[in-house]
Amino acid sequence: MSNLFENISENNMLKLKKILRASSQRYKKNINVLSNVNRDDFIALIDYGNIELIYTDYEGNKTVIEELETGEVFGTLTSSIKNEGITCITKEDTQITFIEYNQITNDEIFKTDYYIIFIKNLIKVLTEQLNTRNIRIELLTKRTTRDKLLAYFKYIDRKTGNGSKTIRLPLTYTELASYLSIDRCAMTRELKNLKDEGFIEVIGKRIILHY
Amino acid sequence: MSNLFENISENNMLKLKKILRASSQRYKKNINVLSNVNRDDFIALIDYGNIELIYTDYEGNKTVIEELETGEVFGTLTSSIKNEGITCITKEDTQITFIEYNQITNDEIFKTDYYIIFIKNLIKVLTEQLNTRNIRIELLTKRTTRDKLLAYFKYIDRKTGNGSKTIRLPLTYTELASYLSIDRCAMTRELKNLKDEGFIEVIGKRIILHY
DNA sequence: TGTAAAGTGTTGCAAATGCAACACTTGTTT
DNA sequence: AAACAAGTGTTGCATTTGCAACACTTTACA
Repeated sequence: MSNLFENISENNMLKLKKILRASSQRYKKNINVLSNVNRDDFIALIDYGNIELIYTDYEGNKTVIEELETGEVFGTLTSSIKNEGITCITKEDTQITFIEYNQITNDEIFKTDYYIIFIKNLIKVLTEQLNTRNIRIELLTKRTTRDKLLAYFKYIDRKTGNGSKTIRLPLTYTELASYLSIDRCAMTRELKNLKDEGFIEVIGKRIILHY
Repeated sequence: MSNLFENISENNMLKLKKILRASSQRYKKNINVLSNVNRDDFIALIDYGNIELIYTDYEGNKTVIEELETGEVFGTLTSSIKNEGITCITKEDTQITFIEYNQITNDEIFKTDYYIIFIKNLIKVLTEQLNTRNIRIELLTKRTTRDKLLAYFKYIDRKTGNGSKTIRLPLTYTELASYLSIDRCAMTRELKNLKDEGFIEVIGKRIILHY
């Protein structure tokens, strides 16, 4: 995943943050990050740490929309954060830099020579976010639990791309079930079927693909 | 939906297209637009007409990923067009302007005074695309056909926002089933249940919401 | 205008899935 | 180290859902 300040020197980054009126905040674990953030359009960059975007529906059911790590970006541009029911919880001690969206095209910024790089980075970040969404949609539109799992494993294999046909799950099984929007128990059952039928081998979070 | 050239005069738009080396193509109905397009990163703007992005899996099942109309944008930045199995079919006579992604930050462009507007438009287009994806994900993660339908209707009501509680479906029922990734027959059945239980009234593509 | 294609409504049936309840393991916190 | 929280594996059962097959209506088009 690319970084909003990729290819910009530490020094220029600091200047840029100043021009953008960026503000950094530190949070302890399990804090609702957005509780006291104003809801104008903003971009938030995770300096270090780890957060979860969670959707809670009117019945109290929770769905993990996204998990984000150091260097990743979220905000009103990339998530439906403005919607009711969306909360953003730190999973460990985390520092986040907030940038107001309006500032991205403020006058002063066009005078800097690293602005072009910044804009390119921003576009890249946005398009990467789009890709992650497209992939999830492709998975969610699969008709069966089996197809979702097989397609997900293939996707992880492609992404890590060592061609070894052995993947390591980046999520817990509970999180995976949530990501694919299936019942965890039904998922475990189907994983067992896939094992029994020889499609996969499972060793903890390592999975060997035979298809 | 916003336009890539919003707030840019006709005249400046033509100049900009030249700088961006944009090329426009016309297509008859039912043409595979991407069959002879090179697959470098590009942005495609629908000048007029109507297209469908369709995913065909290895078993031949087709899913409509997206339907796009005049003024809307697609491309390698916003869709997984590079993936195998993605085709892009015109649904009527359509004209599309292609812009190579590399050109978006070419040197000449920064000298123009409408560049800032263009970049802002581009970012806006990308974030709008992100929102449509987020919404679809929110719908697809609903557990039941009923929840998907109710949430979808509510979303359409919010979007058209006349507060009248009467919506008009922008899709055929067949397309809606595909969009929500549910069996069309099962959907019809559930719609009937919703009618019988008084949640909705259905008159063709008009639906009155009672919830 | 007539014919084909696409969209719609219905239903029985089999299969997949969610739910609930439980035991057990692993990780975290004090 | 004890206590608690979170993650995992399993199973029976009721329900939902997809599938298949069909008739009928609407739309597209040659």
